[in-house]
Amino acid sequence: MTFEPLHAGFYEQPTLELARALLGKRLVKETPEGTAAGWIVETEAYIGPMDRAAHSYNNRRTARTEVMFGPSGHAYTYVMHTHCLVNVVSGGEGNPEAVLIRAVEPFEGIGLMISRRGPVKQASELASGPGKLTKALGITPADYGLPLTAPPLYIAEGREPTEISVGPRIGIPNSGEAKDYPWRFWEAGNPCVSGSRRLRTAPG
DNA sequence: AAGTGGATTGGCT
DNA sequence: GCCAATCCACTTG
Repeated sequence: MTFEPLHAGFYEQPTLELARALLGKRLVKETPEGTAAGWIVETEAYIGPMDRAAHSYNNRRTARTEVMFGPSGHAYTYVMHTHCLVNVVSGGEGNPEAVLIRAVEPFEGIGLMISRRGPVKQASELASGPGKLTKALGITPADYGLPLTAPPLYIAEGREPTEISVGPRIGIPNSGEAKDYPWRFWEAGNPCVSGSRRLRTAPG
C-alpha cells in the first residue's frame, strides 16, 4: 500500500512548528520486504548554530552534518551506539536545523516490524524510541539524504493529535543550558511515546 | 594512528 | 538504577 507523500512546502515552516506539525503524520518506509508505516507520536527540534545539543552547533559543517545545510524535507540519518536515528531536515538551505523522530505508533506492516524487531510484550513497544522505530521500519544509514517527498522513505498525511505535550529533550545532559530547552513534543498519554513503560507507574 | 564520547537499548541488580 | 554492547565521527598527536 502506498500513501500520498506531503509536498515539499510542508517542510518550509519554522523548525519548532514543524516538530509539532509532524505529530500525527505518517512515516512510511517501503522495502522489497514490504511497506511499514507508523503515526509519528514524538519529536524533538534541533536548531543549528545556537543549540549546543545539535550536531550542527556553531555551524559545524562536516560530512555527517552536510545534509542539515541543504534544503528542508530530506532525511538525516546517523548511527548512535548500535542504532540508527532519523531526522527531518528543516530550516531551509544554509540553516542547519532538524527534527528528530523519536517514536511512532505502528500503523501498517506490523508483522514486518515484529520480524525485524523480534518478539515484544506489547505492540506499543515496537517503535517507542528513536532507535526502535528505525529498526521496525527498516530505516538505515543508507537512507541519508533521501527526500521525504517520495518513496521509498516519506511522510504522509495522518490524523490530528488529541493533545500535545511539551518538555525538555532526552539524553543530552552535557549540553549546558540547551538541555532544558522545551523542544520535545509528544502525543499526551500515547503509550508508544519513548519511556512510556518507565513512566507508567509515576504519573501525576 | 589512537583516544574519546555520544540525540540508545535491553538485561540484570 | 547500573552497565555492557558496539560503531563511527571527530579530535588530538
